[in-house]
Amino acid sequence: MRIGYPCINYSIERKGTSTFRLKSYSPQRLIETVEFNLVYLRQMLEYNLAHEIYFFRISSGLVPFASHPVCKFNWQGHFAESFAEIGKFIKKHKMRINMHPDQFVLINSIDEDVLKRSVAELEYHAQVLELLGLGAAAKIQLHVGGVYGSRDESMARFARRFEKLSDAVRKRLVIENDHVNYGLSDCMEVHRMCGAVILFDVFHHSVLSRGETIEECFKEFTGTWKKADGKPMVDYSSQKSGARAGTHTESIDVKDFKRFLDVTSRWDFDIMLEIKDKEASAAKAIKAARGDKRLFVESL
DNA sequence: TCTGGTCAAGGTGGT
DNA sequence: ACCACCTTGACCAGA
Repeated sequence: MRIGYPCINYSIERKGTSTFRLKSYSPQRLIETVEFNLVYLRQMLEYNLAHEIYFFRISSGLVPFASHPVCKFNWQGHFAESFAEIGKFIKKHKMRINMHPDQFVLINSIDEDVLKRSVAELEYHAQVLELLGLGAAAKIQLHVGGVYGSRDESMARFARRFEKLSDAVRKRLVIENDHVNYGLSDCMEVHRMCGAVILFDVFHHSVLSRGETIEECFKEFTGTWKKADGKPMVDYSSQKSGARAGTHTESIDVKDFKRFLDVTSRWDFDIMLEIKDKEASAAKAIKAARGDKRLFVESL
């Protein structure tokens, strides 16, 4: 079991800028920004190693506008060596990586242009992972998408589109239950249609479900992961008290987390903490899991 | 130097 | 048809 956090580390002081506006695009600007982002990524990974954090989500903003028509620069070639070096570090320390494209990536969209842009964006994500030298266990997580007036048709459309994706994308793409449209049971149905692996979001499940227990969910979704996919991945967060249902907490609820570890003790998996204070909660979670037989077995 | 309006991209639901 | 909301950081123009 690995425990991690997404994209940003607040303990590391950053000097520079991580993105820019479309208006300011130039190859030079892109080079400067990606150089900065790769240095920052490396710093975060080193921080993670020092703090026993072996799971990390790389920001989709690593290469700004990579899938936009404005970007004609061969960043893949230009930064190949830097990516490979970072990838070596990741593999050396048996770290787990994933990525999560933004909300406008929808492969079940009824708009062909949205589909085209989404596929381009997914290709970009796969390229990043390829350049790092990471295989099918480095996942790209996506929601099923919109409803467009018919859930059944939209799930079937997802499955059809999934099957047409390139190998590089398809072998890494996993679907995550959301908290509005498609719960775990829907994802399982999509899985039966096209074989897509399922990442379980515990918090979304607490907002949208058919009342299945966590154990029942684990029995189901862990079965969609094959050996080449690596350990199952789980997104974990909890409700911010007093806020509207679905609002992520500021900092981890350690009691709730311990209960979760207890309930899932029969399974080994990697946990991504989708919590606002990032590495601070990761530290608390690792402390809470200390002594759990599953923790860090791969790094011993 | 500071601040707040704004930023590529979509979908949903209320009016 | 139109608009707020989702959710979030940080760019960058203007003060």
